[in-house]
Amino acid sequence: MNLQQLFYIISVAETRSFAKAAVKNAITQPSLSTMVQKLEEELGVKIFDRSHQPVSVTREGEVILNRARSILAEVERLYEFAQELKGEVVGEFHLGIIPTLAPYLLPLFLPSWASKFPQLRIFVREMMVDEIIPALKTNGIDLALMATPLQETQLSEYPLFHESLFVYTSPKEKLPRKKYLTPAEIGMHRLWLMAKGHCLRNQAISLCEWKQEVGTWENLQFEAGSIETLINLVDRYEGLTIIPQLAAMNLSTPQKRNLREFVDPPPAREISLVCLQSFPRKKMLENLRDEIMLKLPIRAGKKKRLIGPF
Amino acid sequence: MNLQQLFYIISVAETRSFAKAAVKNAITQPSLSTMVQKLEEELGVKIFDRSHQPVSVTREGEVILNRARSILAEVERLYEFAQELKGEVVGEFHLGIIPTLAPYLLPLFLPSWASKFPQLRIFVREMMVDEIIPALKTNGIDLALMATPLQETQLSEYPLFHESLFVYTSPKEKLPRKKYLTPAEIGMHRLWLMAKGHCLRNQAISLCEWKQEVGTWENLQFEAGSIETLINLVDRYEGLTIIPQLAAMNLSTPQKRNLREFVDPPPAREISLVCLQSFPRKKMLENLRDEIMLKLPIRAGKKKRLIGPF
DNA sequence: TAAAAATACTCCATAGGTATTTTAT
DNA sequence: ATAAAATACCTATGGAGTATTTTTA
Repeated sequence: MNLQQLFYIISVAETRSFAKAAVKNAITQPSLSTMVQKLEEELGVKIFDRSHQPVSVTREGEVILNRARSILAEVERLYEFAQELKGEVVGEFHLGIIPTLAPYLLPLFLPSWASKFPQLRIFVREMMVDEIIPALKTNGIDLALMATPLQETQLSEYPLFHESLFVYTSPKEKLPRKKYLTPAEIGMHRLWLMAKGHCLRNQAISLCEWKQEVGTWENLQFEAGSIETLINLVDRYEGLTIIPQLAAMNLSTPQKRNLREFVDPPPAREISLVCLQSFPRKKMLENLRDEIMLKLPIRAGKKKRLIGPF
Repeated sequence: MNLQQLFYIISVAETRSFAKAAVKNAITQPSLSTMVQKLEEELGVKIFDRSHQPVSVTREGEVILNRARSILAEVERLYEFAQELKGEVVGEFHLGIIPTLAPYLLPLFLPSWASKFPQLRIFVREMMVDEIIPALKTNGIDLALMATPLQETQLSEYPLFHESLFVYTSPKEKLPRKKYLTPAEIGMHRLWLMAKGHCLRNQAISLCEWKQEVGTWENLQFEAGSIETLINLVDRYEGLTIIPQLAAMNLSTPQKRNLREFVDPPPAREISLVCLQSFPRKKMLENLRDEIMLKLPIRAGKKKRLIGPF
């Protein structure tokens, strides 16, 4: 078996024609036919049914083709990594990011970072924690931006910053007039939450955990898909919500008046770059980390009380 | 690039010697040296440091070698699948099974099934749900025996049987004398549970869900790692526990007197074979399913109330 | 100086080409 | 009748061998 043979069978399966596949691979039809036959003979499996036009893939052939595609994808990655090791960044790069971070963090670093690697096709996807972890493990994505620590032995975390959490409240809401609030002081008010699966939801719940004991769960209602939604809900229907620092910094000036801080040390979540321990594009990772740190408007400041990630 | 080159660099990395690697691959040292050089030249990456004895792998080489190993593993799988398609079952087969099923189900089918495929190296591992799902997705295991349905789009489920749940109680425990019990009737007694992560734990909790409302959570104590432990706890310290049908059938005759049934329709959990949708060894799967069905002492009988899987 | 890897060259196996026949619509 | 795949045969690239030199310890 050799790699060409695998390319050939995939082309034949795609074009359903030996002649067209031959053109695609820049060889002649008889050469391609014999190569495919040799592979079928070696494996003892008929990959194609030639008894009808156009040729079709047999049931067994489908299995072989799946393996072949997987092998060639790995080969492609090997070439990409080799180029990357030489400093030429090429191929594809898949980044996962949690939805409560994406709209505020991505615009800061993504354009300038992407322009550094014009040869690299960058894919960014908003994903929730439960999607990110399996995607990392199956190489569905290369890297993730999310709340940590995860306690996943297969994954490596590269902490970037600690993002404080703030209360965003409707002006109609009657909160104590002092600057700093305790979690207890917000517990009696309607709390708007992100939908299930968003780590910010659990971080907010954890922050007000005492409520479970008091049994006032019934005032946790509605589930938002984005922080924008949370803010709009508060603006329109009163109540309050918990938003992270980057979202808070993104508010309009009038909206910023609705922000209230927690007591010292402020609660915060740790945001990290996460990848498989065996992730080979380490230079890329360092480059991305540097880029984010450079553009980030949050400096490592005073001590914070870390919660989460959930 | 070709597959031989990948074999060669792996041998060199293993033996830390071009000469020894050449012997291992049944070619001459100069041939192997030139092949490795050609690969390094094509990739533009120095894989080995020859300036010291013995030769060592460079930092970049490690990345390439990891990809190479992964590619060759895939190639190995392609050959195995090809042989399997011809009916010759070879290679490795990894089966995951939940711990509350393993001790009762495995002895029924495993020896007879394994003896059918003397060429196949079979690995069985007890795993909890949270380990099984990522392992299936990353091809860490081929197949899993577990409670279903999972609502995982990437996975296919092949239901085998519905396993009823029973109450196992200490004779000292004062339960109503009638044959069939309702969940409510067991709620006032001490309930022994499996440790967190075992789906049987959640199935038992779900079965007695009303308890959460009444707030008698405090009588859920201790966490067992196996059903054997649960039974021993009940035998020695009173209280009761929920055990599945196969475990119940495995009890000694005096212990069977401690079994109590739930009211009709009896609660049950669905047990299935689970694999990736793209799993190619479908014949193997069917063979295993047939083997289990043949040896299983549970027949598809009257209607049951399915719970779980969690 | 002895062991190991690199270089120079030679050979032949096989991937691929050309001409033609066979098969399917 | 015609398009497509298979067969037969030929060519030439490159994988592997032999002899020798260079390098490392």
